[in-house]
Amino acid sequence: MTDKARKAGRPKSIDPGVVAELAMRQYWSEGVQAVSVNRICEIARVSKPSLYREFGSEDGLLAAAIRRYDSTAIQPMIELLVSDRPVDDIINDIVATVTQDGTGTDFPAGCMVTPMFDMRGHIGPQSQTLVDDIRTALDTAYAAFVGRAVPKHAPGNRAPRALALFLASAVASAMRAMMRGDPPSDVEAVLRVAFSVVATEPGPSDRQD
Amino acid sequence: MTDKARKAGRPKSIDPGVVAELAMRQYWSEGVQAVSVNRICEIARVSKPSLYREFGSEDGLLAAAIRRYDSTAIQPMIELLVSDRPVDDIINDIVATVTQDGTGTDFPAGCMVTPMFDMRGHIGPQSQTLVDDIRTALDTAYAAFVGRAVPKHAPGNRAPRALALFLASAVASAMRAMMRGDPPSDVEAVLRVAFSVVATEPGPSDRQD
DNA sequence: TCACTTTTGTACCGATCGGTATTATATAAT
DNA sequence: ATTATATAATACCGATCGGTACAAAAGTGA
Repeated sequence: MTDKARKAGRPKSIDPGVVAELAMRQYWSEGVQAVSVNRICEIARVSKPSLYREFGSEDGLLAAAIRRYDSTAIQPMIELLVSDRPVDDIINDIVATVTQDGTGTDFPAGCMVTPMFDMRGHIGPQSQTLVDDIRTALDTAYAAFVGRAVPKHAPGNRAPRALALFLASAVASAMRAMMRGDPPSDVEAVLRVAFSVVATEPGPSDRQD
Repeated sequence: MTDKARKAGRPKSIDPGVVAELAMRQYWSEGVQAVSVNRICEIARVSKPSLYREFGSEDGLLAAAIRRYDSTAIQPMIELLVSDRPVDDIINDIVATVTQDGTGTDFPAGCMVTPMFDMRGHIGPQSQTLVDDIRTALDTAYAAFVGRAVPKHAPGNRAPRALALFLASAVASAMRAMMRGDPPSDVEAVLRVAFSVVATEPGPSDRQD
């Protein structure tokens, strides 16, 4: 269980999974640019050489954190998008997920990878590849969602691909808004407007000024 | 003209306007986080103490660049939004402006301040205040635009404030997309979808997959 | 010519960055 | 016990950051 076929040498005290988890949370809450390797070492109570032996480089550490974030947050979102549940239910779930402000939940507000969409050239190659893959996967999932949501109400509408990119962009924007501390009610209202492009119902959040 | 009531002391060779202009272009094209004071000194051929005497700090330099960007790009955009021209003309102008990819124009692609919306705490106080003011001014301008564009076609529509925030967010997203090198055709398609929420006409950019 | 004033550029400061050489330590194998 | 092996932590590397002390330079006014 705790010992897996140990051969020789001093047993390692570092737990790569724990370090990756702590790094993910730090990158997530503080922003990738604001988090240094030194800081991760402090938080994880791990010496720098130990961390570098496990992850190879800052890029390797960030890549591990991204992989963890992918299974933590991205894949559930994709499964939600491609599920066969009612479209309006999916929309409500997305809105609810995005507008979580972090207090009272296990995770920080917003999205860890969305800001990295705009960091081309400022992150390492492993991380860049993962971010690109995530973005492609999300666009594909939104395309599937749009394919199922749109045709039922509006023939002669916009191109499905444009709608998918639009929704992906709108949700990414909402994630950023949450991270910067915009009022969740504003973020929800904006998201509702965005999804009104595909929603069949006006939704319960209509209100006047 | 070139000498304005010089009193005594060695004449200055630094031109604050030129330095602010070069700084603005560098911040604009490379991103604020990627530009150091040292780099600005190289580009402007100015020694660091000279730059610090003029601008006081990195925050002062960035604030000067933001002020320059405001009169260069933000104010024209606001005047476009609050103008009394036909709504669809305004939309077309916005789309055309945003999707400029920089090649063949005097200015870099995208927006200098949009990324700073998400940098709360990572920029100095003077710059932060300016960014906040710009964001507020843009939201107000979008609100004016929405107030003029929406009522004419859809009673019982979304709250005007939500629509204004939505449009501001959509244009900011498009700016970021241009800066990261997304295909301008995609960016335009997404923007057209966004403006379809307020546009009275389907617009000329409908297409199928 | 000689102060006086202001700007200039060099050369430096301490802090922090990502990354590593080195040595001590803790285990397994002999 | 001794040797081999792998991980530990300290202490350091060069580079870069924002910011500045300081003295030479270039003007004005007497």
